[in-house]
Amino acid sequence: MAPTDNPRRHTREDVARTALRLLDDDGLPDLTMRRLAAALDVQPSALYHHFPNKQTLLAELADRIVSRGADPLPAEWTDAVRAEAAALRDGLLAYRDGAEVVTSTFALGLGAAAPLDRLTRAVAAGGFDDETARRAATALLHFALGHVSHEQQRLQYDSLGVVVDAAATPFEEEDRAAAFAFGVDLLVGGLESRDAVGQRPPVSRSRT
Amino acid sequence: MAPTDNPRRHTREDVARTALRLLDDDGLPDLTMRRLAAALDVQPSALYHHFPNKQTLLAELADRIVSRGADPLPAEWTDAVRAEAAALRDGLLAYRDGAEVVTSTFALGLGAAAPLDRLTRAVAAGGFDDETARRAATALLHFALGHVSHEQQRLQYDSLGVVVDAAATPFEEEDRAAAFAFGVDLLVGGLESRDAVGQRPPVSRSRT
DNA sequence: ACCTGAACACCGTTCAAGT
DNA sequence: ACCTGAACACCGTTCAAGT
Repeated sequence: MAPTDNPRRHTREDVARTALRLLDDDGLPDLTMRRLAAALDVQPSALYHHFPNKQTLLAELADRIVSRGADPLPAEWTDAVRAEAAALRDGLLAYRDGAEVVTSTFALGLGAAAPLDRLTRAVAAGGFDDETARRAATALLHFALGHVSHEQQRLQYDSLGVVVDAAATPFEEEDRAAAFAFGVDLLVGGLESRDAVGQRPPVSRSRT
Repeated sequence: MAPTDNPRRHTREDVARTALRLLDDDGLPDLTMRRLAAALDVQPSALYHHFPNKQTLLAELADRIVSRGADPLPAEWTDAVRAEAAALRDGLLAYRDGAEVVTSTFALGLGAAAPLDRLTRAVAAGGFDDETARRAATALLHFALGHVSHEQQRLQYDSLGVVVDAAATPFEEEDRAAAFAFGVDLLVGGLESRDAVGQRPPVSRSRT
């Protein structure tokens, strides 16, 4: 009979948590406002008391999906970038259709702000100017979202038994992880050679 | 009174062409089977005589969107890769929500096969083995799809007057093109340094 | 503050039947 | 071969009203 025991009357947190569970169990196409309401034992219109619309709900899910960065962060900046990229991939893969959820809210400045910040910091530790670091981080983020979206779509088709032109892409987790790492290595390698070509890394430590 | 003059009775080609026009005029969310049918002055069910479902129709659109490669193709392989990447971006940008349409069918092995082939050939001309060329091309494709998806989503939000956390991304075409080229340059640079580290380019000319 | 009940304006897809 | 007409099983969102 504690006040928290009340079975009806949900909070925004409940709604987000249940939505995340539904997403992971059934996938994004089946995450409808009506099904979510049913899972909470509530009328669909009740959801609009917690979120103004579905897009805002998805943005909240995106924030949660990418909330975790690399920990611990390697000392060497190239390893740090690789670790942040891998952590981003892990986060996206941790929920079904995670990459698509994040992509769908990325352009609003929501959802992907946290990983963009982390990647930018990791690159900046290599001594690049802010502009270069931000652009490289954006490239890494675009690659990661493109790659994992592809992975998850493929996983979905495979699970549905849809016949796919299999020659194009690897299907074992090991191969997929290697293909992802290959792309990240190219981007990091490009940064390193850029460094070698022109830029002299200043010791960037201007903040507390 | 020529036989081609018949105003009803459509062909698969008509349907695809009208769908592409609707896509470009109104965007992917408004490209519904019912609106497409109305644009063709036909019942929705008539569309299923030409395409088994909406997904197959979108795959056909994706193929058309990315059908054009770079022409002429520069002699130097790094320039060829950059040209193919830029041509891919141009193709995706040529239709509203083009990147999303291509992404949505990519995992089926449809839609993105042509640009993947072209990018693979351009990279292979640098003397890399087939596996490396295919992986690099895949990374370029993932980056391009991620980047242009982001661009087009942002364009859509801007046109709808949605307030966006603007600090994150550039909004002028010049800046967007430069950000895209920066990412491509990183990937190409990574390939070049990889070449320098280990690989000796064999003259690959084993086919007619 | 949180929810119900009812409605509005839509979707993709199927299927028997027509020509 | 190509299409109609009608239906099925859904969507997101709004809004007056209840507690």
